[in-house]
Amino acid sequence: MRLVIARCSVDYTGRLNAHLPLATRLLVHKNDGSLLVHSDGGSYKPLNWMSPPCSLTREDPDEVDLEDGVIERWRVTHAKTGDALLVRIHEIMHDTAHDLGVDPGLIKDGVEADLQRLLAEQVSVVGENLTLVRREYPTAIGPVDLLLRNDDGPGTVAIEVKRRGDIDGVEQLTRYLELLNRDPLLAPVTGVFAAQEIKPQARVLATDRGIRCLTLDYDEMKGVQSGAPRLF
Amino acid sequence: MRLVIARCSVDYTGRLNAHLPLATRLLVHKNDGSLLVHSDGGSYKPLNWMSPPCSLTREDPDEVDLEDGVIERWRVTHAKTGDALLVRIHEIMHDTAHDLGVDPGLIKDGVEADLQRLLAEQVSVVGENLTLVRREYPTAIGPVDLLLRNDDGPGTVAIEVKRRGDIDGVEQLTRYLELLNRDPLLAPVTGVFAAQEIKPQARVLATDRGIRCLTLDYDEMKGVQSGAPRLF
DNA sequence: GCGTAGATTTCGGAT
DNA sequence: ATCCGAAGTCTACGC
Repeated sequence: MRLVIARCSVDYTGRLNAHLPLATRLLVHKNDGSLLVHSDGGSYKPLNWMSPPCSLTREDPDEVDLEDGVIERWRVTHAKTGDALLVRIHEIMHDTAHDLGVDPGLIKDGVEADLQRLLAEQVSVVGENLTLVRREYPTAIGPVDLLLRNDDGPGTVAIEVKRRGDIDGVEQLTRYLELLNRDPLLAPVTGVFAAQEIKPQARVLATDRGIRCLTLDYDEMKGVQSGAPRLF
Repeated sequence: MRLVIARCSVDYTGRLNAHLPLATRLLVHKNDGSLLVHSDGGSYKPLNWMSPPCSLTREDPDEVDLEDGVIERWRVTHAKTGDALLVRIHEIMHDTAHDLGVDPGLIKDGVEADLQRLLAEQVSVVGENLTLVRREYPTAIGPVDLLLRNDDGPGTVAIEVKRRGDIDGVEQLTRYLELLNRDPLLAPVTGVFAAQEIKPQARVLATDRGIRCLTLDYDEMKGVQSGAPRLF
């Protein structure tokens, strides 16, 4: 990894065109050839960048660049897509290289897959007298997150699990319900939209379509699952 | 901006929990308090991070940490959400600070707004004898990108413009069409799904619903708009 | 390898 | 301030 602090301007041509006027920025040139251009603010997203696989070539400035005070140009190109990033460097304040080695990577807990797993283990959260048929129940238009069977009679419950529930999730569940209700072995199929947080518009649309909304408490569900009841 | 290359482990607690085992990484501490943890690969997204507003506090390691070889801890917290990032530093290979100043920011060209503007100026691309009613035509469920009027008789055309057209865009347009067709002053309203690239599944769904798909060539439309015909 | 769904999405505009 | 949609989204997973 090479770290450069430089006064530079940047031009990107690819899926769109973008330009960064002359300013002092951090250039991170990673081992895989990728380049990040960061300012001293904003969030984790760089101002501009090139994703791997790509390659960086150092160029001499042309006459126009020389008049502008450019001392060096970096051209970073993605061979396949034709995307190109051109960095015109006017001054280098810092330039160091470091060997970082391979990273073991991130371990996550609490994403949608975890919510789905916990809810599958605790179907009583959805309602009484329900039994899990299966997770990721396959249909022609994609898998239904959870399918439950009514113990007391005919009928099935299809659940769409989201971390954040918005209108798209309701649309998705609606498509599943329409399809599943054509199956006489499953019908009548009712829908439950389960999420840690449900947007108002999504709630309105779901209710309008007879879909029940269920807000999930991940920490509580995780506590139950771990076998550590709150009484102790 | 402070740049640190360090052997460290990282734990994040917030919207989810995440852990990074001990390895050598780049730590970027920006002027706004935010912290990025980068490896020497991957893409522009850091392995872990904390977004502003947040603040970094240096802590002394506890006894367990000392046994593990931790020389220093950084705790980065987001006061409002309670998100917290804890970096356990075992060794610092590099540590420099730099004054970058404020960045003038990125100038973009070729995003959805540009497509929409160009199509509004070139409605003949959609079909003959059509006139623009307005861009961002307001409805109760959100604005329709473009609304056109049929010059030869009754009827309206509603257009959804996307850079990349996938199934969500078709759903969105379908909702608009359903609503607009209830208005006797507009009905019958037909739909056009216009995008630089239309995914096969989206095309199938649109066609099934009687929505016409239109692939847009941004460069060509830009050329026409600039008044520089290709003959010269 | 392609395509789709999720993301600690981030970012910008409009209400 | 909040909500909502776009993004050069990136990334993991299923086919």
